[in-house]
Amino acid sequence: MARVRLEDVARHAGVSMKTVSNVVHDFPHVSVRMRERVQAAIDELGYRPNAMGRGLATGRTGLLALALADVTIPYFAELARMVSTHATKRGYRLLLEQTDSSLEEERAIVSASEAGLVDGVIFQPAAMSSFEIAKHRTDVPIVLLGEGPAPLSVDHVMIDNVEGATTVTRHLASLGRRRIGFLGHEQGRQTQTSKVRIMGYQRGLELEDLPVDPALLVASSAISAAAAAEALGTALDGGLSIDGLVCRDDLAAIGALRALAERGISVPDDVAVTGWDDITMASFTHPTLTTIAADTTALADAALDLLEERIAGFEGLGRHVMVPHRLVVRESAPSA
Amino acid sequence: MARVRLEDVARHAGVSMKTVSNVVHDFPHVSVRMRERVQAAIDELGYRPNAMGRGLATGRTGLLALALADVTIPYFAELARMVSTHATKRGYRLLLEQTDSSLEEERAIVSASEAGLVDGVIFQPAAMSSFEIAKHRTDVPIVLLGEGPAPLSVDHVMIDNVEGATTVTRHLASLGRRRIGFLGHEQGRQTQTSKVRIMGYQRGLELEDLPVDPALLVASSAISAAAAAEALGTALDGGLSIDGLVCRDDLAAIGALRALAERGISVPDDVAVTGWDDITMASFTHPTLTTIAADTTALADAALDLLEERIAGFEGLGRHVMVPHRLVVRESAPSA
DNA sequence: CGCTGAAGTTACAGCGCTGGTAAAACGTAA
DNA sequence: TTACGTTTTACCAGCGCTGTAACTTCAGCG
Repeated sequence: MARVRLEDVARHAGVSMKTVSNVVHDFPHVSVRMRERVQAAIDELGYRPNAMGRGLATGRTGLLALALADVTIPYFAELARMVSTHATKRGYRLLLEQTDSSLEEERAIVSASEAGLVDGVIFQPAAMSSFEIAKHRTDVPIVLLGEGPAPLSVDHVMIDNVEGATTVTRHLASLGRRRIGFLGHEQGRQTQTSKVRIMGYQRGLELEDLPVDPALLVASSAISAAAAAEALGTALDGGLSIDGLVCRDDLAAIGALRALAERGISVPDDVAVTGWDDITMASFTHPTLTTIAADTTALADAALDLLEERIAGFEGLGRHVMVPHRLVVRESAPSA
Repeated sequence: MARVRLEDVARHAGVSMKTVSNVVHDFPHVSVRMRERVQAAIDELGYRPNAMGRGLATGRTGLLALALADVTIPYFAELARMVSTHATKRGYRLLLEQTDSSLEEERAIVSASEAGLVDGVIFQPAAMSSFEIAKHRTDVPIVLLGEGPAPLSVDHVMIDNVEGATTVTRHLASLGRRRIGFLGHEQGRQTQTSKVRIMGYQRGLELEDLPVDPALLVASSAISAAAAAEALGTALDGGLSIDGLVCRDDLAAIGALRALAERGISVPDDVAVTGWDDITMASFTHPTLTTIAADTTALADAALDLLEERIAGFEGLGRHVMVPHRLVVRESAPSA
């Protein structure tokens, strides 16, 4: 059961280490007879190449890091799934790093104290600005996921949040809603995601000639259904009057549904509600959620494309890729 | 911006490589002056230790693999979060491997073709039997998560599924329900999880002197709310009559709520429903879900404890750790 | 029948780091 | 001042693998 090394196989087969290495990697220029002989030795000894040794010699590890706030947030779980699946298909394995949206953790991601462990990083920042990120890391290829303005030097994959938020807001307006609120952005320092979605929400209101009223913005203490439910509940109890509600994400929308239901407010009759992300659960809420669905497959693919090019040596300016999204209409804000 | 190696730092500081290494690792027997001098050189040059080099020299990588079916399944996302958080706290980083419950992928996990990449593996199998797993891997420490009978040779952390299922079943019985169904196990080959929960469900029925009727078992084509909703819908439309429903997991329960709502069947009045896992969403369904909550923190901790002991060299028989769970009563099956 | 070049194979020098151990420097007591 | 014990530092041999370049073999051709 002792560890078998390349050298052991080579000796056993009576060939050089390099030849064994060539067989393991299916390199050309190895005769069939030789290949068979070596393969037999490999099988017989149960040889398994050592990743560290290879990594040290090649400078590659086949590992990518995916850094995000929290995998239990459904959107991030779906993102992780997509990235993991596609990365595997491309021959990479995925290291999961959770930052909990903390500035400290995010800085740790970017200025990793270990070098050489991962070939590249896919990072969805929440607290750090893209500009700060751009300043730090230069040794490991990195692709940013997100929404905000991004520096020219860093690759970036995003969906057009302003446009998406404008779309849902106008959808609500098309249903005749006049007092449309926004729920779920952070109290205090906001993530870029929240900022741009609010921006789109306001643009939607303006395009529909509806008043932009700060009182209609309901912040939440956390990105969770519970926090959103509590925030909206408090606002409603405090006299907030709305007939439409754009939520920062599906989680907030789910919280909203609960807060509204508890107060006997009917969705969508009294208040039409929209979410964002189209998480699996959006089809199972009561009522089901109208929401914005990003093409996460395209997103994962685009991010990996950019990253692989960087790993392959591309050194140009940051590329910015926009991934498509679409409005999914369900019961919580049906078509007009 | 060229790569800085240990040797560069050593030369820059005018000391030996080993001394720099000692400083990096905070080893004793380094005078304060020397430490300062070396640290200055490190900072000045922006040195970052290379993980591969270290890994090759020490035989450790500081990486653990977590293998599970699919991170988008909420329970697994919560598991991944817990394991990742606790692993980080212990100085490890986490490699995420998704198997999609496929036998092939699971075999790949166990007989990993690469050696030396991870220090240990935490694996929640779905398709492979623990016994098959036990036969395979002997070179890398592994801890199994799950429910089934496990071979003596492998470490195993589980919750008592039979007991949990018995508890929910009896809870429904205590509400006066007589025709209690079970929803959500796989059609055809079942996972251990499903098997033991059905076992507990049957024991619960027996203890309450209720008939065990195979017609009350509704299998689902997948572990998802959608599949469960469809399965239950079909069964109901086919004449299934129940007044209580034990679901394999919260996802199945969420599907059940939808199928029942669509048919105008009231929960809990007409049918009381229970889930399993206490995912975040269980507090936000309509009605909220009565469910079994496992102590995932304890689970992650126990798994890491066992793994670290193995990594440290423990070679004894497999340990089997049982982690606590409790019944969380909510609206879908309230207290009597 | 020797020569050329392609195909197949090997030798060897690292990739960056650490563990063990030898050597040096230092401090103390006689 | 010398001998001796202790602390601190330096040296060296790998960890397992791959890239480069050099070598061998052999078919094909003049």
